[in-house]
Order: sequence, then structure tokens, then C-alpha cells
Amino acid sequence: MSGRIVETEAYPPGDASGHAYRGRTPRNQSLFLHRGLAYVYFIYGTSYMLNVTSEAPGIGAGVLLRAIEPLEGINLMKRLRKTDKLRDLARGPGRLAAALQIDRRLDGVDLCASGPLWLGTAIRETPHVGATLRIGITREVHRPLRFFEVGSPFVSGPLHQLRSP
DNA sequence: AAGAAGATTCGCT
DNA sequence: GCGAATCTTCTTA
Repeated sequence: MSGRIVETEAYPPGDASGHAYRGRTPRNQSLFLHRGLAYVYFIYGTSYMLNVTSEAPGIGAGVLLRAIEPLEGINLMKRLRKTDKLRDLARGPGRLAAALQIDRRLDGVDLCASGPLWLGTAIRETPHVGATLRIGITREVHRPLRFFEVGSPFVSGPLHQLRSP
């Protein structure tokens, strides 16, 4: 299965809304490893979230992947998500993880090497990226750190664009 | 020690 | 629109 990332949120170093803010715990320890690894956690009793670590070792920070445009393995994703609606397969961070069968076993996996889960690049025209407010947080709510592809139907949440980065 | 809140989603009303 | 699901951390409600 594969998809194109169309929505992310940044949780940079020192961000009070980030999971690393209060230091290392058993759940978030992979956030403090080197960049390019998966940080996967479970929340609300229902949902896994996939993040990519983004800083040097010892600095806790990452990027939450909130939505992908499904590309390959769509029928498998439909089974895993128990829906036939293409638009709903991976629109939202919990849905994204469910569509890609991601759970805590993938926590700490190197996303920049061959393995069960990885990031790649594809040559395309430069996407139009918008920035707006992050969703579902209660601290540092005014920072425009949610990034999305303008016009994509596979993006979740409000799309009022605050600025173009 | 116990309860609430959290980077959410789903099903029922 | 609201409540439930139920893991991890933080607060003391």
C-alpha cells in the first residue's frame, strides 16, 4: 500500500503542545532519537497516530502525518478501514494509521530505510502548500503549524489558510 | 490512589 | 450533536 502525504502538523522542539515537552517517557522515547524514525502512539482508546521524528538525538520533536491520498493497495485499505469511501480511507491521523495497519509495533522503525514502512519521494509538479492551525490541541493553539495541499479532497479539518510557507 | 484529559473516530440520536 | 472506546500521562477535579 502507498499514499501521498497531503496533510501534516509540526511539533517542534520546545512546543508545549508536543508529547516531548515534559521529557522522556516509555511512550514517547522514540521522539528523542535521531530524525526520520516513526513515533507511533495510541490515544483516546481507539486511534494510533503516526509521526516522523525530526531532530537530532536528545531533542524531542516530530511531525504528525494527518492524511494521505491513497495510491496503491486501495482495496486492502478499504478492508482495513471497513469503508468503501475512497475519500475517508486516510483523511485524519487515526484513519491514516488504520488504513496502513500501523500500530505500536512500528514505533521506532527507520522510515528512511527499506523495511515495513518508509518514506519516499516522487517527481511531480511542486504542490501548493497552505498553513493553518493545528487540530485538537489546547496549548500553543495559535501557531500555524498544520500544512496541507491546497485543493486536495483528502485533507481533514478546517482549511482556512492563514499563510503560504 | 484515583480521576481527568488528550495531536480521534464511530455509531446512534 | 453526543457518548463511548480505553492507553498513557498529569493533576489532585
